[in-house]
Amino acid sequence: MRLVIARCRVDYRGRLTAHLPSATRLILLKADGSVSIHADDRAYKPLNWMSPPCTIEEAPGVWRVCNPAGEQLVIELEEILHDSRHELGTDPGLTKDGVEAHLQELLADNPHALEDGLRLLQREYPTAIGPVDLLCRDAMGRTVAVEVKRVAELDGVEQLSRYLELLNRDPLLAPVRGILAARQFRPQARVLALDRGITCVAVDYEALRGLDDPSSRLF
Amino acid sequence: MRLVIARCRVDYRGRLTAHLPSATRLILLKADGSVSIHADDRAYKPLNWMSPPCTIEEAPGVWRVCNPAGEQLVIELEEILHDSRHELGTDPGLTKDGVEAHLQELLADNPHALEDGLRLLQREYPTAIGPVDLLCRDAMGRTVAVEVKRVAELDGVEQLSRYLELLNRDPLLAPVRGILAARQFRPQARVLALDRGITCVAVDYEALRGLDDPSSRLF
DNA sequence: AGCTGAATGTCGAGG
DNA sequence: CCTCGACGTTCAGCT
Repeated sequence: MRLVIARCRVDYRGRLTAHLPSATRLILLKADGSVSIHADDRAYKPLNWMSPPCTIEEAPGVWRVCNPAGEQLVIELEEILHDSRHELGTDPGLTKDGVEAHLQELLADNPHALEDGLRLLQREYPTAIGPVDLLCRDAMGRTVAVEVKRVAELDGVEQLSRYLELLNRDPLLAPVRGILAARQFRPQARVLALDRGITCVAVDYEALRGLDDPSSRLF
Repeated sequence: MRLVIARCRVDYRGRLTAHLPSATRLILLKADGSVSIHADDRAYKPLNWMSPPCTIEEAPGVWRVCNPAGEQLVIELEEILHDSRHELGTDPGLTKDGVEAHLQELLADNPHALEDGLRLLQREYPTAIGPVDLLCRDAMGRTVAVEVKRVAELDGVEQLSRYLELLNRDPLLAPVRGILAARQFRPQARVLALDRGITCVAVDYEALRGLDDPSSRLF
C-alpha cells in the first residue's frame, strides 16, 4: 500500500466525465492495483477512483491510470507532500452476522416465530423466476410462501407477488398465501402488501437468535 | 487527515455484527470525524468504517468509535507502524457530466429513434405515482408511455406497468401501451415485459448522440 | 464469463 | 426526518 499526499488535479473519462480542480488530497494506491483519491470528508467514499484490473503509467508529474474498458483516470501532480509505502500482507477478511442469509437461516429453523403452527416444507424452493425463500404449511394445512428481507421495500412485495402468482398456478400447492418477513418495513411496502393480501411480520433478530437452540451448535 | 498503519483487531456492533482478526491495516481518520479501516485490496471499499457524526475515544491500545445510533466500532491496536497527520483544507469538489439524464433528453428530442412516427406529447408527464419519462403518440394516433433506463431490470418493468395501469384509467389517453427503452436489457426484464405486452427497444447511446443535430448546440 | 440480488450500500431530491 | 430512486454503484454467489 502506498500513501501519497499531494496537491493535484484529476480527470476521469469513462462511463461519465468528471474533473477535480487543484487541491491537496490523499492518493491511495493499493496492492490490488486500485487507485483512489480522497478528500478530508465524505466519510469513506473517495472523490474519484479506478478499480482493478488497471495499469498505472507514472510519468513525472502525471499518473495515468487505465482499465481494459478504456476508462482513464489522469492525475496531474503539482506538489508531493508525503509519500510512503507499507507492506500489509493479505487480510484474513471480515466475518459478518445479521444479514439476510442469516435471517433466512434462523427463520427456517424457527418458522413458528412467524406464525403459530407454521412448518417448513422447503428452503429456497425453486420456481421459474427464482427461488422462494421459505415454502411452508400453516396450522390449517394451507401453503405459505415466505419472503425474507432485512428491510422490506416495494421491490420485496413485487417479488413475493410474482412468486405467489406462479405458485398459485400449481394445483398441488394452491391456494398459496404470502408472508413478508423483515426486521424493518418501509410504510409503502406495508401498504402495498396489505393491498395484495400479503401478511407483514416484523422479525426481532436478537430474539430470534435467542430462540435458536445454542446446544445444537458446535461453536 | 490522519493516516495510521497498524496491526489491529476490529469489532463492529450495529446494524449487523462483524469482526476482523489481527492483521496489519490502514486506519484512515478524516477531518469530518469518519474512521475507515482498509486492507490492501477491495479497491476503494474499506473493510469496516464509521460515518460521521461519531465520537472517537482514544484509550492506550484501544480506540472506541461510537455514533448517536449506538453503533460501535472498537479498534484494538497491537502495534503502530506509521502515524502521520496532514492538513488538506476543504476540497473544491467534483464536477460530473452525466450520461444518464442525457439519454432521456436525447430520446425526447428524437422519439422517432424508438419507433417510426412516434411524436412526443410531454416529458416527465405527471401521474399520482410519479412522472412518466416520455408520453408520446404513435403513427396510428395511439398513446404510448415510454420508460427510459440505462439498464432495464425487473423493477423498471414493474414501474412502467404501474404507470400503464394508471394511464389506462384516463379515457382521454386510453388505450395506452408501453415502451421500455434502455441501453441494456436484463433477460428477465425482457421476458416480463413481453408477458405484459410491453415493447423493449434497445437504444444505442452513441448513435443517438450522433442523431442529435450538432448545429443546434452552442458547445 | 455473464447474470442476479444484497448492501452497515452511498447519495441526493423531494415531501 | 423519512422515503424513494439512481449509481461509474460494488460485491458475492450461482449458472
